Amino acid sequence: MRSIPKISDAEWEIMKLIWRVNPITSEEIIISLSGKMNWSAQTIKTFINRLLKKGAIGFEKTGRSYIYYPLVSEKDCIRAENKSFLKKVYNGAVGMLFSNFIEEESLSEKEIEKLQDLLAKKKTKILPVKKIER
Amino acid sequence: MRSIPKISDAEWEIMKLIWRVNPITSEEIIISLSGKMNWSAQTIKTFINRLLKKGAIGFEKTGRSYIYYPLVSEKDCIRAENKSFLKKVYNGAVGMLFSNFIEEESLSEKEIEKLQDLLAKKKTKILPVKKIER
DNA sequence: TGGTATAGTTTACAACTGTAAACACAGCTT
DNA sequence: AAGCTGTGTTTACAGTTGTAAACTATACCA
Repeated sequence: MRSIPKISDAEWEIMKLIWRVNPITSEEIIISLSGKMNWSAQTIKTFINRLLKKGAIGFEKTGRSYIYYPLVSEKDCIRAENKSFLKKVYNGAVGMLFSNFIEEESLSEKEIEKLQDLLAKKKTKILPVKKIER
Repeated sequence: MRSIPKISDAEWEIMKLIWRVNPITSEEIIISLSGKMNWSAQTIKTFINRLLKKGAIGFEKTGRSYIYYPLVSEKDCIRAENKSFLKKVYNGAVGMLFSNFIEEESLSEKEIEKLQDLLAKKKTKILPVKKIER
């Protein structure tokens, strides 16, 4: 249960890729991100190295090059990021966060329905139900 | 329509206060935040100064001290922060953001109902309604 | 087996951040 | 009027970040 290191914006881009596809070589990372992000190969190498130093990813030697894989889970990182964002911008008020995003962002009907579903489910869960032990 | 400057985490704390109560003196800011944030008065002064330099706040002289007020709106800053967070962590997928927060965060029944209401309203707005001109 | 391309490592460097000490200046007090 | 006191201003300093060049070592090709 390694504590999650601080991951910078640029590093997040690398991590998202590694979480999606791993293990992965630096070459693949560079190919995949240099265009999208407009980063030079060297720049990407730096980010990979920093993530290594931070303990966010690990690697295994494979002949000439390494293959990298995540050491921290996406779930945990997202959770941490959510938390600090919520605190920083909304003082922890989830309700405000939601209403803001609902207002600002465009959602398809389908998405809205899915959210309504999620909320309904959530509601039943917090309903003061008489607990049945077994 | 001043473009919003980049506001750091610590600076956000100052801004949130200034948005809530303004105009405000540095003394008030220091009193209000030094305890909560565990910052020395000097540290807070630095943040205030940086916000001035960034053009996020302005001031007016009042004898010995200044009174500060925001130059960028809370709404705009929150919007920008939302946007970059959504992009960085969720690749812009609002749906994912919502389901994550709904799962992770605890919401009161009342809050859930409010959200359901908001979603319902949002839905009617995107419903393909035959426009009635007048 | 020697040379070379290439993957990884080190170094660079300015801007931004958190954290704060040192300094300067203008009113208020005596 | 002179000094003190409390504001604002400058300077400091290490760590992080974005961006990348320079360097090094080694696996593979000829």
